[in-house]
Amino acid sequence: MPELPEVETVVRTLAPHVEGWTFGSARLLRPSTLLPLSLPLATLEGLTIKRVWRRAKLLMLDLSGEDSSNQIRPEFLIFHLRMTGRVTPKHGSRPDKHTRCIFPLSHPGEDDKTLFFDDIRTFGKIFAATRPLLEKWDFWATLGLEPLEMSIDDLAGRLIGARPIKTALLDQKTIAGIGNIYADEALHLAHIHPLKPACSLTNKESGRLMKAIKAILGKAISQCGSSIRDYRDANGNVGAFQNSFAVYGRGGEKCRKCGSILQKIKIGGRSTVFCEVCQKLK
DNA sequence: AGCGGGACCTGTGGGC
DNA sequence: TGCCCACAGGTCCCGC
Repeated sequence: MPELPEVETVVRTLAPHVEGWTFGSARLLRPSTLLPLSLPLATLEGLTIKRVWRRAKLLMLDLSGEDSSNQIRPEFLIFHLRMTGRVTPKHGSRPDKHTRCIFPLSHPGEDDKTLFFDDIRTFGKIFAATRPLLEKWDFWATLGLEPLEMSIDDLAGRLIGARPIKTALLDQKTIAGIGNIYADEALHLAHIHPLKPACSLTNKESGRLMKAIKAILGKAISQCGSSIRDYRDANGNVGAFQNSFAVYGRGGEKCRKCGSILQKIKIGGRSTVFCEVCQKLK
């Protein structure tokens, strides 16, 4: 599910509901949802959510609070939604069969609410971390370029190796935030064949690719992401960008640009759809 | 180094 | 209707 535009949409829809709110006693219904390196969720109690933001596909909550005890307290609560994770604030709801974690929240002068982490396929992860813990784990260094902020030189400098360009785009250590949908869409918009070796892109092609990535991600964000099946924002709403796909999920259909039949192949185990006329391998 | 395959999971849709 | 298989927005790990 969520790639960069979906996580960005979750950030925007979640922030107004939880910023300034304070954690009560969290309940972890599925222990493996919490990363082994994470602090226990009990350490969240009494901490306040200062800011909701995003790095790559990670949903980040900055925390703050008085440290009256000697207990080590997390400075971040991090969610990776993977394929089917959902974060939803609700009033007075009960967990359902897919609820993996429950975070009670309070705020002076307001009715209590609960932040639910639901995840059908259970691939999603939660991580409560201190700054030193993240550094020790090399957390920031292993994350690739932020696509909306990269320059042509940033991107070109990362396109090394003979691996297919599609594989490079999906490698989160290279560029962080692009997934299977937006990789295919960006390559089609940039007129680049997904199997073209990453290192073989000309400067012109790298430039086109950078612009295409930003254009596709920006448009998807403006349409609140793509909902193929499970994705919902923090208000439970679907995105709209799935109605604008040029190639993703359209194998065997006609290219909207040139009318030829779109090809569907596997690259790195992932379904890949492209137009062999618009995206020449050469 | 880089690839394919399998693992982790549940749910859905198509073919028969 | 029902069974079986393929496949799904992500990532990690293994062996070749």
